[in-house]
Amino acid sequence: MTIADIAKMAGVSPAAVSRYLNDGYISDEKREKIRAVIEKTGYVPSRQAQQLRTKRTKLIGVIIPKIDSYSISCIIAGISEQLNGEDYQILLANTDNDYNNELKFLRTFNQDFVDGIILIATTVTGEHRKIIKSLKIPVIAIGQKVDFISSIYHDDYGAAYAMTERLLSKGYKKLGYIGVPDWDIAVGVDRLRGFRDCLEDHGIPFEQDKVLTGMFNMDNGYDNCKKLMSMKKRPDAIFCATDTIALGAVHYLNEHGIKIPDKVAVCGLGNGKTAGVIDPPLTTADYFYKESGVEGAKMILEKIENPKSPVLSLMLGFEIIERRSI
Amino acid sequence: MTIADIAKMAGVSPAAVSRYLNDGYISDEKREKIRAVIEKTGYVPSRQAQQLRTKRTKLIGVIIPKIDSYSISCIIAGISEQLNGEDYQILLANTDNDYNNELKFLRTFNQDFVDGIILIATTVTGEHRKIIKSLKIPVIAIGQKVDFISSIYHDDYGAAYAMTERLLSKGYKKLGYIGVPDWDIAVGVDRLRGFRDCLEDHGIPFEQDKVLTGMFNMDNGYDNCKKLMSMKKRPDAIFCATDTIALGAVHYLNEHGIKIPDKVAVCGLGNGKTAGVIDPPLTTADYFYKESGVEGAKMILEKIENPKSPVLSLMLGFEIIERRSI
DNA sequence: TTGTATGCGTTATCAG
DNA sequence: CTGATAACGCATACAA
Repeated sequence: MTIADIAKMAGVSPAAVSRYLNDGYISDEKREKIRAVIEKTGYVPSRQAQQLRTKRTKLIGVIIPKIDSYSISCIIAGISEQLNGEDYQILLANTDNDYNNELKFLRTFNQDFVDGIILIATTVTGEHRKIIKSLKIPVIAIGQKVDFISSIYHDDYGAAYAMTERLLSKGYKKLGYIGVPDWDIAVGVDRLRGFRDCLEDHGIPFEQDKVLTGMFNMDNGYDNCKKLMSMKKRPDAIFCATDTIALGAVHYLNEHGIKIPDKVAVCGLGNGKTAGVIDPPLTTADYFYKESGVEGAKMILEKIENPKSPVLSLMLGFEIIERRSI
Repeated sequence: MTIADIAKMAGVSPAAVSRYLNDGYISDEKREKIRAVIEKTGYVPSRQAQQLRTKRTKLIGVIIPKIDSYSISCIIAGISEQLNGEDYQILLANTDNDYNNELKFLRTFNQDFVDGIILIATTVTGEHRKIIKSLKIPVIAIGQKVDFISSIYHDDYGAAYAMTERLLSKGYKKLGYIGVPDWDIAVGVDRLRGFRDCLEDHGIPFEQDKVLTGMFNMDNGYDNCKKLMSMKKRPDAIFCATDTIALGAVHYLNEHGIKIPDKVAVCGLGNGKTAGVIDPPLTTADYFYKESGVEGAKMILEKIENPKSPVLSLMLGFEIIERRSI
């Protein structure tokens, strides 16, 4: 079933059918004839032929490090929600945390494969930069501020600052910190900076020896919480840079009968699914991951419409979710 | 840069270049010339033109009810892992739990859009059946046994049976059950059946009044656990049909100081991410979600290669993960 | 407003 | 083994 068949059946030219499908530069009489035939036959234009002509695929490539992550699946939910309404589809590329896959997909997607790319990367290197610069389609990043392309990121500094302030306002004075190394800008650097700045702004000395770091996992929280608890001057609250780390800390404290928040308060950042279901429910901050997906979709669509639009950096806010752990 | 340009530069015909790219029915001499030119220019064939000719898109449509679900993201991880090695891409369609979207995508994907569809549906209705039957591309289902197309599903009956047996072997005698309604075959019917059959096989009377149902959420677990605990003949173990339900039950028990597993044991099914991090860690069963994705990808690829291949039903096994909640 | 003719970049056919 | 050439299904410039 092609456009020509429809034209024949409706007694018009193929061009008329094409116009009916697109601009609509057509008389009412023919419009109605064509409509009837299309309805009867259930005809649908061939995407490939359209693509070959128009050079548009109506596809957005989404490159992710892994799919089974709470924040990432929320972002994708946002992207798909926005794109569903715009007649675009998601082409998903899972790099499985392999840096080379990321570069590979970036290259693969270039050749008239997708109209634009949303990159959810952990780190953007010089190599990324080189490849992205060479692409003919727009690319945007989510989850990290990038200087040479538009990006959407979260207010890590602000959230950490606000959370620290919340802790102080509840009367906690001796704060411990469990974070990650500073090669991770967003979590390792910005969140710690927010924590420290807030302390200093409130005239509370920042104690470097109460700042412990480890990986992005529960063991980090568990082990470093143990260390913190064995110090002569125990902290009365523990600020964890991520919910996962906080989970580990809570686990340690529960296991050792150290009452939360009576003996020591705990908080995380990120509002993971688990945060609300543990005992006690964890105080954390929501980063609006889904919204960042929605905005990312809008952003790439805008870039496709208008390739010359300027580089944007959109910082999303946060919301402190206070539960019973502080 | 088209195939014609390459042909000109290499001093051969476009057909020769095409053959070089495909069958390879070509002399060594020309092969080398073409190779050199392609390497120099970095030429890559146009996917759209290829698709228009070959009627193949090298795309697999994956229809899911929602993305931010643990089991579903694991399945997708499996699919993408398998497809990455096969030069196929994933076209993701998120129905957001909207039944009509599911039917819409099923239809949309038909027109030379994708080469095959993997459907991760919650329920397959007569309407699904009608549409799927009318499609010209293969469709398989994951997560549910379907009779008219190939499908991959989990051993819900067996897992429930085995878990119940485990409970009995640990000495628990008065088992309560919190599940979901029977419109859900896998969870609502099969798991309950496994539970009941096991009891009967061990000569333990099945008490209908200790079987409570509700939705797929924590509230169900919380509320029904409360009911169970207020019965005159309290159960000494609670079998929850899903981990999420179990989370709610554990929450209630912890909140009311009812010691797990001393006073009452709790178990779930599904091995969600949260299961291992709560206190006490939850005993559950792993369903090998990722593997079902891998197998699903293999299955749809096989169907594409060989459309006449018979309808298959693959049931994946399970593994009981015993933790401290029983 | 309408129709005709052309080309998008490939692959497949077929005669050499 | 090779090279013209005809589709594939559509959108658009142009002439009417």
